[in-house]
Amino acid sequence: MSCESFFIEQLQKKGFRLTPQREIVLSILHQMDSPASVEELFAKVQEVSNAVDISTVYRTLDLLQDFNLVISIDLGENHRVFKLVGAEEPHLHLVCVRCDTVIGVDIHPAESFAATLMEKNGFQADLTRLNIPGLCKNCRGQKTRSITVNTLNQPAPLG
Amino acid sequence: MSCESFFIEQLQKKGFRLTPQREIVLSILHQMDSPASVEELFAKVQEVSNAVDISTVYRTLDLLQDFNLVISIDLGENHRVFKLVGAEEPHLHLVCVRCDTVIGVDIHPAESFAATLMEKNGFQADLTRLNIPGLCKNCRGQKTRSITVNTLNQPAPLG
DNA sequence: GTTATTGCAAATTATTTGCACTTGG
DNA sequence: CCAAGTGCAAATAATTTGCAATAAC
Repeated sequence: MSCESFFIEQLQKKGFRLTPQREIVLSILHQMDSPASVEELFAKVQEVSNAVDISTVYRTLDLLQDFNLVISIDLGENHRVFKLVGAEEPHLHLVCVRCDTVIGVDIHPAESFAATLMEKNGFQADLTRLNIPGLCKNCRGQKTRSITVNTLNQPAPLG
Repeated sequence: MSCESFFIEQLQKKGFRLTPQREIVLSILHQMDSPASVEELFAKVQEVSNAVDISTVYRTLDLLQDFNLVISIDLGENHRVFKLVGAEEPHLHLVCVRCDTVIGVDIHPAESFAATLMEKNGFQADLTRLNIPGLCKNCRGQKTRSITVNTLNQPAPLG
């Protein structure tokens, strides 16, 4: 079953409607090869039909998240991106703190770690929502760059 | 060395000043036994001196983050909390998606997982910034509760 | 036809900023 | 003293919402 037919099925099940706007948003999400911000998605949507409002994009993204067709990923403070996850195996996401690239990776290597958390802390980790901050291969390679704020210092000191 | 003396030392090193407002914010952070929102911190600060402005609280939190004395944790969309990390061993944080409780746990169990990510993806995970979503012991225990939005469905379907 | 959905504009919320005044070193 | 820091009020930015008009089913 395709994303689209699943979407339509879900809509019908809830008594919701299939509108052109919703179709456009879903098709745009299909086109993106990496997670995109609302702004980016909205821009693409408007290329198809400039009558579509950004509030409709927000509303559609909410709906798609409710259907588990889309996830959102927070890239620090003010940057949220959305990704169509349709048929994929659940992924966890590596988020580069320098370039904001998001890499989806297999969830299995995290499972023994999750098992440890359950054992030691009784905490049931939700790996499908797990975003791991760090440096991607590229950014790790780049030695320096002008850092202003973080010249500051080392890990955690004192008490 | 205490948090306070490290703070003072850092301030002097940068030519910044030790103000009563900054002292109050730091002392309030010390009092909190779990991560707190700006709103909560601001309320406590005002109990000490109601002349302190919320913008000063924001500015001080920024400063403390630059000094690595404080970290911020995002609890989904519109909820950010701050935690004094002073002398502590770096922790990773388990964030309950139901009750928003944050539990700091030892970072070591995550290290072999991080090693795998490096090996397989060339990704250098920053475990000190890692927040793991899931259900805490308590919330896992609670069988049901009224769920409206998430009645919706199962993991990820189709493609 | 009926009700969900939309576009629009206004509201909301969290955070940031400009600036004149205050104050720490 | 005088630059750093503050309070205040206004600006920003991202998201949400109320509502009358529109369109799916």
